Amino acid sequence: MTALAPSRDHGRPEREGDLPAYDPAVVEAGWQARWQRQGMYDVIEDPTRPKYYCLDFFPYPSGDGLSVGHCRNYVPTDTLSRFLRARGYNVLHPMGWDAFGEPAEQYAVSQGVHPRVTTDRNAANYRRQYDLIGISFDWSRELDSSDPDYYRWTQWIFTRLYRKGLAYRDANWQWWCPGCQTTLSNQEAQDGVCWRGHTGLTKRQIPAWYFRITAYADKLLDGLETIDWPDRIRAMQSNWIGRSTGVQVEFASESGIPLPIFTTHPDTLFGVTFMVIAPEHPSLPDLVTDDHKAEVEAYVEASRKASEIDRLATDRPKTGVFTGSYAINPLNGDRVQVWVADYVLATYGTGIVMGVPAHDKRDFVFARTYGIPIKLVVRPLDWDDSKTGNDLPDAYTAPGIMVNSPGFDGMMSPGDWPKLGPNEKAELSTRWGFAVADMDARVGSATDNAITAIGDAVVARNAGKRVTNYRMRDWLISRQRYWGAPIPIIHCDACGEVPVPEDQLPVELPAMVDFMPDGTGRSPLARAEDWVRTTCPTCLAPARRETDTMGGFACSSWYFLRFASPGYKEGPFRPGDMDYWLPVDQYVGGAEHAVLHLLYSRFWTHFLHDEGMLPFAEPFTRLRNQGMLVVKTPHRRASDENATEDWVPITAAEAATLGPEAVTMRAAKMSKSLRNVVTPDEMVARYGADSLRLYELFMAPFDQEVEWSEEGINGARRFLGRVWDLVVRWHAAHDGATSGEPDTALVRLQHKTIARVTRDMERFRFNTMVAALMEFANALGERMRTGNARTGDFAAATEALVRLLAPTTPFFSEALWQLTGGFGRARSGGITAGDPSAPFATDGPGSIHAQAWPEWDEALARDETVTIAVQVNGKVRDRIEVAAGTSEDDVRAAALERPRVREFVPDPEAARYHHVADRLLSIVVAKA
RNA sequence: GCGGAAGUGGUGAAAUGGCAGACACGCAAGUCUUAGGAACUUGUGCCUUCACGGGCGUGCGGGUUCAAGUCCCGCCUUCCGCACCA
Repeated sequence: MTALAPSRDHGRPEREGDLPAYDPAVVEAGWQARWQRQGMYDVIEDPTRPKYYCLDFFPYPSGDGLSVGHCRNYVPTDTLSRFLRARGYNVLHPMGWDAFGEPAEQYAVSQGVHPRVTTDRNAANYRRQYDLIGISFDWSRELDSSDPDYYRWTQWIFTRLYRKGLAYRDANWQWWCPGCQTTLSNQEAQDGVCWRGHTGLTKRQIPAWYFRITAYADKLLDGLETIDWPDRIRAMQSNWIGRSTGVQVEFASESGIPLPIFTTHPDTLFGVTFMVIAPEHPSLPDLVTDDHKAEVEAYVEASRKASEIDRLATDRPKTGVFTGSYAINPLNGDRVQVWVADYVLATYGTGIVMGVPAHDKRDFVFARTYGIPIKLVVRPLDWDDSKTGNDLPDAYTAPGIMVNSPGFDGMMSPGDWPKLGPNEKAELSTRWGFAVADMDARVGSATDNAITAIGDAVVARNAGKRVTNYRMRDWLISRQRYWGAPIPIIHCDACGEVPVPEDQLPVELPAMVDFMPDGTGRSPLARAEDWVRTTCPTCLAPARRETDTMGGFACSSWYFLRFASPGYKEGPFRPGDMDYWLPVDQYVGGAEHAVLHLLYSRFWTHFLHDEGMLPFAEPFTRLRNQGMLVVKTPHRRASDENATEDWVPITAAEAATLGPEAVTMRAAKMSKSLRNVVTPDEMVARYGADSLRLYELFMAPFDQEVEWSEEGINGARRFLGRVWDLVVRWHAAHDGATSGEPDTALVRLQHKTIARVTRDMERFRFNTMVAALMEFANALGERMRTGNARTGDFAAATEALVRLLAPTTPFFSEALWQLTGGFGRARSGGITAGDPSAPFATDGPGSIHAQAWPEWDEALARDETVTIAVQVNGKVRDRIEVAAGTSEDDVRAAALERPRVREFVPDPEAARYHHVADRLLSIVVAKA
């Protein structure tokens, strides 16, 4: 062993003994093809084994290919899949293409080629990259959402939704993206900007198809409690659904026009001094009196023209005009003005609100602007009764006592009390002289809490009812674009809308040379006249096909089901496959789909569950989001004063023209336009796929944003080089004989490491898993250096290391496994795959990826001696070595024999002791 | 404004209430080299000390505890999502 000098150089063949140096290019060639040809990752149902469904988000195959940022998704899930296979699970780990949709179509247009061609080309490139970095997908289940065999079933599910009244057509105002030339859903219209990054959304009144996702609001909200998802995503979905309970109160105009309002604060009903109706509300024209007609029409027209971005700004001055009508408060008969104002949303609640300026911030501002009276109904406890509501400096929203509300005066209005923290509650109670517990009791009381009491009174007097409202709107699915699944509906003059019968599906997308939108808001499909012309399935009369297509989010709302039954002809999926494979055990992707794909998929799955087609309602049992990978990028100061950011990222080329003082380096997201993308292709060429994988896992906690570092990946490469040399040198020197001496410390570390790696893998702690492997390898390296590598325990530990590394570094581990003949189990082989189509040799060790995961023994992992820290008054003063499990009395005695300890403990009898077995002894002595 | 997450060395980060900084990156010194942007060895939180040692340290301020990065209360800061939702 000592005859072997430390390796000196990588990539040079002149080392002694012709030991192969670690060369990723040699090591990685051919294995992937060999694993795949032998179907090692193709799975079939096997009731004798537990299943595990490990799924990545469905990618749209972009023309840019994968970056190392994408690898932060795929490397951990692949490592987990390989780990679980070794642990005996039947692992479904599939991949496919979210190929329909505007991005694919836009890219095809930019290349001047049909999207079918670019989609296939891009998918092939993605697959090449996945193979390059060693991802173990079951490609026999590959899917493409733009394949008629797939979208046939997307359309089939659409017709099922339609028959249940959950798909409908509506000609209301829709979000319209001039860049994409199509309508968008609310979720895709973010801050008045299209989610694809175009600017300046407008609204257009054209017919569009919707899914009635609001019918599932309660189920989608309640289901969040049952799934293991990040708090952030669950909170976002919960906020998006926005359930809010209150009462609907039936106000009416003097002329009898109903003016229902929704409020969560019925306690302030006696404080109503005006009403406001949204400009788009259908009842508005009936309310406007002749002398206010011109003014109101001008206001409505102006608010329609205001850009959507302006209308979304919350700090905008509140404007409105009087309609000339008056409303009657059903509780007290008060006669109040009805105004029209665009701070009221037509699409939430009833589109009409009551104005309570004394106790609502928005209403306060509005009333002050237009000189509307302010009536106090919740009296602050330090209120000066010589003042009136008009003297309020701001809306009063804190708790108080009801006044000016006949029948309810003296009750408690909780205001924002339930939201206050303990300290704020205590502060209020000190200031106003009540006990926090009393207040909590009054707020919880049905008779003393005015929200409850007045709510009850509204119902009892037949003036309204309790209702629940949701912020979530229905899901607009229509796209006036070519590259999508056609909506399977036929319009017949006699029968109206008729869903295409199941046996006539799919409605195939017609071949079109020119599929660009023409700017009219009509789908390009409308120009395919032969395709549009059809017969009504019901009455056989001439009829026309629906020409809108479905947005891509429809296609991706069920793909995870199809992976379990690829190619199934009798339905979207085979029931038995659902029982075995679904739901998805582990789902991984970026956080940007929180209220898009992740909400839509849940909706479709709940629906299919209600249809009796699925034995589960929640599709994704456990969800994790990988952290973003950012990269140092030059930034210049923002020139636009309206910009929200001070610094904007630029290309290196632009930075060079600006000079160093105008440029600063900051982290930015990788993007093609900034030319700061790091690709797996370059990293594999320079460091190898295994180093890339190892570094992706090690760089930071899985879910945390982190900056790309090329020094970091080089460190991973160095680590693998050291392990390589270790194994290769051990193997070269190993003649089957061992020194026979035990190395119990190494055995202990081996068992500890297996336990740590296993637990970290299960908990998604890939960074600490790698750290554990490094510590283990360092211990082996130490023994190699000190000539202590001849023991049988060393051989076992080295084998364990290579097997523990296998899920993380599949090529590297396979090569070492083959080289050592599976650590002496079989004939030793070379480190390359040889002919990728040849099966593993029958006299060889087989693939390492078919081996079982190493076992550990808690007894062997346990320390024999432990170091006890001895604290005196909280400070560590000494450490003592004792046998594990030593009793407190013995530890105490041992500690008190130490001079360092006695120095601080003059009187052991007077001290107090706290003992934590095998860890620490804390001695407390009274201060002098 | 509402909701969520997070603040630990020069950097990425570890740490079932029990010895803060594991494991790396970087840096420094050294070894080997014709050479080093290679490899290997040693060191590396801050202050203090020739040294042994001592003191201080997990955003800030309180609290609970023998013991707090971790639990409780209140602030501050950053990031993310939603935002006139009545």
